[in-house]
Amino acid sequence: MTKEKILSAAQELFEERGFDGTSVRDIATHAEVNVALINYHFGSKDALIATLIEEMANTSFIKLADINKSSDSPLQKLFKAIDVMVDKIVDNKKYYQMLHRELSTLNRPELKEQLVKSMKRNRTELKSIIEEGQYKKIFRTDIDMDLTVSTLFCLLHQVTNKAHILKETDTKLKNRLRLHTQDLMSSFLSKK
Amino acid sequence: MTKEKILSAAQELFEERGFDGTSVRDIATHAEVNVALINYHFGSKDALIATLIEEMANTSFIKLADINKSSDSPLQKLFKAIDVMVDKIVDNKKYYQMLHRELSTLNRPELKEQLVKSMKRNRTELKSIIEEGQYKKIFRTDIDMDLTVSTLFCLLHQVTNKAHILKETDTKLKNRLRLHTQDLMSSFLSKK
Amino acid sequence: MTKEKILSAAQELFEERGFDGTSVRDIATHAEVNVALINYHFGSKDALIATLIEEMANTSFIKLADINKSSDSPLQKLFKAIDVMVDKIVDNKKYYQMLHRELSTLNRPELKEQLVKSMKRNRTELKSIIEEGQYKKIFRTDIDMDLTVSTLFCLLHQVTNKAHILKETDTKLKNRLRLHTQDLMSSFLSKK
Amino acid sequence: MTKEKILSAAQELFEERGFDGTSVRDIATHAEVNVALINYHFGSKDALIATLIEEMANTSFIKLADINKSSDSPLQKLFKAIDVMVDKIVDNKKYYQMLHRELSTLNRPELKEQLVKSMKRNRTELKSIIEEGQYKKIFRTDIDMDLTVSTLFCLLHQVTNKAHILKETDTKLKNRLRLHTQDLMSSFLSKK
DNA sequence: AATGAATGAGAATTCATTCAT
DNA sequence: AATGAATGAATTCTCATTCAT
Repeated sequence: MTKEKILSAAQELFEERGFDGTSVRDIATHAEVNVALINYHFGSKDALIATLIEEMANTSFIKLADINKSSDSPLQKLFKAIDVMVDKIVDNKKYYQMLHRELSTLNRPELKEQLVKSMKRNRTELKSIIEEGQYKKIFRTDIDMDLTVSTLFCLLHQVTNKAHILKETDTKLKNRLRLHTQDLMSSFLSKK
Repeated sequence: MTKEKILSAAQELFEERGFDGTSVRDIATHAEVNVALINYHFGSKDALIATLIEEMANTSFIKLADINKSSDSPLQKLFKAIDVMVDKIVDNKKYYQMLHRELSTLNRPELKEQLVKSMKRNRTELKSIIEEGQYKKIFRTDIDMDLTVSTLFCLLHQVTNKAHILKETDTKLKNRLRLHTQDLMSSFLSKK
Repeated sequence: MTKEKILSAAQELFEERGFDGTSVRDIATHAEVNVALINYHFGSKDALIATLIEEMANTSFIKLADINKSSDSPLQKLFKAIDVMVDKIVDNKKYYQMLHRELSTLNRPELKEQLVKSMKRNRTELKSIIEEGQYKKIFRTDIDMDLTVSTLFCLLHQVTNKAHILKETDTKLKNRLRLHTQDLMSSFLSKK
Repeated sequence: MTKEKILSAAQELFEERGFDGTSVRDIATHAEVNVALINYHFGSKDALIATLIEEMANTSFIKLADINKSSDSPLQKLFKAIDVMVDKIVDNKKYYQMLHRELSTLNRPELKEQLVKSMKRNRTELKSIIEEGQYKKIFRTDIDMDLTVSTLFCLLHQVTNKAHILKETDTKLKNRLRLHTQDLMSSFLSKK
């Protein structure tokens, strides 16, 4: 109960002000809880952050593996993957925003590893979808695979940083993002 | 003399540890200068940062206006713009990395404005290149202009964050990035 | 049952880290017991310490009264007293070490009183042995009685602090200490 | 100036309450100085303690080497050494008291080393005086050298712990201690 | 222009203790 | 008898800034 109160207060503040910008005192005040309780429950600020990341990673994890296993065509798979990712990212805008903020920070390297690892799985899935398309002669093979995958991700994640884009409703935003991304990727990958 | 020593020490440390991760004392020590001098010369830490950003923005400013004025075809202009941007960004990796790090930070909002404003000019130039292509019936018109321009920028800037990519030599990196970006943009914008 | 578990855990830790160096939590963890139980059973940390001291004082109490009552010569009594004290002290090295550590500490004055009182009895016994020797014209009378008794005690207690001495086996240690002390005291007290 | 104020306030409090019993705040208050200044000047509480110990060790260091080099007889040397030590210890009662207190503490092991090392030199000097006496057939050789030297030291240092003894005037105390110690040692070491 | 000293606010953490159950 | 949660005071230390010279 209290742990959850602390966690949600922490999340809110972290999203708003970042890890370093949020003091344990702030969290305690926000959660209407004694400062010492945070260390009692989580051991340290860093441990609290780790717990939070862990928990959020679980609830907002993007499942691309299932899509990859289906019998759809590579392009269909690619589109579905984009669908799923757009949904997740827009629905958890603030989380992803925070995630990026902290990734670009130089502090807490062990946390970064944790995050990078969880993102690597999705890179692998996407790569294998594209490779399947290349193998089936549907997609071009003369591309820079690494940059292509990166492009897709940074394309989707860009929304978390653009203030003006974020003002739209989620539904509109999802639509725009989905259409643009699918359009861009299929234009690029399809053989002419 | 001293101001410059402070500025260059500050830049080095900021690039390495971020604004918040660098204390005024760190800078003073690094510049072999008294702590109080920093506030004496710049007024405050924030003011020092602003000065630094201002200065660096000038040296690493990307000039797209000239390209736009030339008599090249829109596609040629787009390619040249990408050329120029790739060069600038790879040559000033660390600056752009820092810039992104601090942009995603929620602190120092007045600084963000300053940065966003300086980037907006380039957005406008790029947009007008694309619009010229659309007007001349060379580029598709059924695109999401905003997201397209954003895509281009985030695509180029992504290199500043990818550790594995940064290990390559600058020349190779520039080549890969240039080719991929030009390929991607022309595939997307060209009419089929 | 639980009280005993707590007490023995406390003793172990106190001997190892001192009263102030041991937190109630440490004790609880060590005794595999809830933190609150310690205060529940003993009232406070200080009360726990007092209980512990009381208990240990009983088991490691040096009985000199019996020796004094015997019909031995004063020198024999003195030697026997030294025998007994050496045994007790070496057998309870850690306790006496702790005792000294805490005696030299300025905290917990009421505890000090308790300790000093329990040691005073032995001082009195020893003093009366020496006085008997003086009365019987066996021991010198031109001595500083107070310092003499103190010397004897600090001499015996010194072993608890000397790391290099403590490395020997208890049997050897006892022998050395006994011989040296008896030699020293008889040299000093005997008339020439 | 301020550094000295801090140091003397620290010394006073440390002597009174021990290292752990004295907080940086206490020192600051006592020295009528800002808390941060202590860390500014000394880096940390531990560093302050080290500085203090260093400084006091220098001013209250007992010089036995000179005595040893003189042409006096071993017994004269021994007596002079006792003279010097009694003076130093009684004049710096509180310092030596603190020193012992902290030595018996288990904390700050690196500090203990520093202290033990500085005391070892005196042990060596004393030992060599006694050995000279043995070599010149003046002193007994059938003694436990280690315990003998220890005895001498603990004998002198005992005054720092005995409350009732400490109430006398320094002059009287010195006299008693000197006489007793010289008497005891010469009784013990002299051949019969 | 430059310095060393000083400031006060705020950081995370630890502690003995108490509360409600 | 026993527990886990909660408390509030205290701990050391770091920070950007300012003062007097």
